[in-house]
Amino acid sequence: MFKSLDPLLHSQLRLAIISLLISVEEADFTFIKEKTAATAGNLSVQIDKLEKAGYISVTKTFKGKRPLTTCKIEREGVLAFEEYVNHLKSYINTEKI
Amino acid sequence: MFKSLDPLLHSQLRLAIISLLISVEEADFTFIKEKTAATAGNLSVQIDKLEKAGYISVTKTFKGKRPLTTCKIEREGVLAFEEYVNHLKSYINTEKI
DNA sequence: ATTATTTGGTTTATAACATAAACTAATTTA
DNA sequence: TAAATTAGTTTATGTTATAAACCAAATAAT
Repeated sequence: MFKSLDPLLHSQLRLAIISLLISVEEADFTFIKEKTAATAGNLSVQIDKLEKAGYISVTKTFKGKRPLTTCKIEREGVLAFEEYVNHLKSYINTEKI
Repeated sequence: MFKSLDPLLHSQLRLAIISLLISVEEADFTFIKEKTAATAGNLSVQIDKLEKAGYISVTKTFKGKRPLTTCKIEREGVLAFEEYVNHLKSYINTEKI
């Protein structure tokens, strides 16, 4: 009847991060922070969780002399997102969305 | 960019309850418990929250000699659900759902 | 030059949440 | 009459989301 929703994606901020990364394929910390309007602390924590789950990959480099954290969605993340959206349909009358 | 998701509805069980009540208009505790596969304790707590928010109304009567808890969606609940689904679109490519 | 301030984050603390476990009370069945 | 079932509620616990506090380096202001 109601399909289970991946708790890792069923979070406003993490869903926003994944949604963003699916459309841009690569984004840095500041960009994601602006687009999601999240606080840095919250964003840092949620990026960590998505990385540990293998949904995204994170690379830390430098832009000039400042640190630069870049995120990229991984295949596992895309699949999880697709499944999440699919399971969501069991809660929502498809005609309504 | 990303619209906020009503935290009261952004919960797997509460979303399932509302989704169910929208389709049936009235349902008793046991029916909801079966359809959502929730534990009685969890269901009791979440029904309380939805009631306190005015999203549903709850009436307690008796079926024969056994207690009967009946839930019904309220206009506020329908509106909140509709907004939730609408806001969800900002996270999800509409073509995908 | 040295004192703010900003940038780009991480770590830690806290309050809210979801959930399960334990419990209550009455009823029905063995 | 003892055990099990029904129909829930209350309480306890672990998780989560989030904000607050913090850190280090760079840049701007005085």
